Amino acid sequence: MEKFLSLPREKQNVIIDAALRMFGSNGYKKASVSDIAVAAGISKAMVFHYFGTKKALYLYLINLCGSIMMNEINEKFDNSITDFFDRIKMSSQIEISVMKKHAAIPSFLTSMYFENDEEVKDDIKAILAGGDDFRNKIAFEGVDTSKFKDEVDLKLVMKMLSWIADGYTKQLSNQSEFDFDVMLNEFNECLDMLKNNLYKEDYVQNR
Amino acid sequence: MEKFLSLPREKQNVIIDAALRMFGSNGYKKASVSDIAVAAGISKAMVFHYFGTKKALYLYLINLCGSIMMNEINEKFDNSITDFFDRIKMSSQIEISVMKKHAAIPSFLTSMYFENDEEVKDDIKAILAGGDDFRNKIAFEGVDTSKFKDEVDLKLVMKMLSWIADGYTKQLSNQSEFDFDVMLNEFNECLDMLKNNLYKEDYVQNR
DNA sequence: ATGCTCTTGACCGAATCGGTTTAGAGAGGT
DNA sequence: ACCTCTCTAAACCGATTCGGTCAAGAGCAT
Repeated sequence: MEKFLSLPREKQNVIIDAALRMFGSNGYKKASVSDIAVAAGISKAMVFHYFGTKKALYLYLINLCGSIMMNEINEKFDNSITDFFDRIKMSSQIEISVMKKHAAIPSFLTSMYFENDEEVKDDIKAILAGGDDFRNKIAFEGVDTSKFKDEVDLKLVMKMLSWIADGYTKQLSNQSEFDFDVMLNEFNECLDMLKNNLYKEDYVQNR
Repeated sequence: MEKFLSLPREKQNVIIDAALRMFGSNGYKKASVSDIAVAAGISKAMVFHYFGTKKALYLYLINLCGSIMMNEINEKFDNSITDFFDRIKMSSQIEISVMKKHAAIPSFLTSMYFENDEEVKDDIKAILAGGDDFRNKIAFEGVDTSKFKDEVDLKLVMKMLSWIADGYTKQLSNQSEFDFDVMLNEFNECLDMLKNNLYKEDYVQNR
């Protein structure tokens, strides 16, 4: 494992990206070490040279993603933000900066969440048990809902926004690294539009 | 192949669903015939008994999905609908009725669209070339955009709605058959809310 | 019993799996 | 020049799985 960590960072990232992509889109069992090696542009032997076993590589990726997410959340999460839409903007800011480090992290994590292979599922459960406060922190507790017009259905807005975020994320993961920010801008404009139309007039931004 | 078609419809559907699911989520190469057989609750030998080869099964599914889509579109598509949101509702109506026949069709079709395996990609290209007028028909040509408030950014609304539709579809494909309609209702309410807030006041529905 | 259809588990060679070993290419020290 | 040491890829290992086949039931009608 030190073998891998002493590689130039650039090369590490290429390998990590390839592995995240393969595991994320094919699951643990169906993602073969050869696939990962080819996608990373190295030989299969090197993967074993660096990580020992397929399982060790997988667990390494889990922990890596975990710490990247943790760092990014601790750095950017601000509980004092109570505005509904600003909370969402903050969440997507976090997701973007995670994807800037490794674009395949979100799809890898969702795939991991539903992973069911005997060889790794117990380890996943153990790791997941330690960090399930993510969602609670990021979730919308203590958010100010009073600014909405009285007639809008809040639960519906929540659901709609989760759809938007999902679709937006899905579209993100097919993008090249460079388009992240322009898409984030579009997403934010989209939120502003909703804000202007769903908030009581006292709260809409001047434009 | 006649062997398969002379099966009771019920059993045919179970097998089709299993195959669509496996091919859709794993791609052509990584979806093994054993997987499909297990998912369908039959033995692997039966799959070959019914379809001859793996490739024949795959191509059969493509043509099946194609004709199901075609039927549903021809039956439900109404070009005289010019209202933006009604168009979208119609599209999702079509998608729902397709999914009611085989829930895995949309994910299968997108997977097929990006399929790159040597064994089938040429056939896919040939089939796709014959029916690419789908998207054009369903797309928003001849739709009335004048009802929107002047200040809303139409392209942005389009993009937002495509996000919503994507996320909504993604959520749909994880649902049991029964929840389709309740989710469709939520989606439609969601559209109504947007309509009420983004259209000029002359056009909002009375409530 | 005698057919006949439907279905399966065992089986085939070939490919691929996770993982190991070998050997060459290159850099650096002397 | 020679040696050593690191990094890497290709060839290889036994085991599993692949797509596909086949002989032998299981069930049923005659």
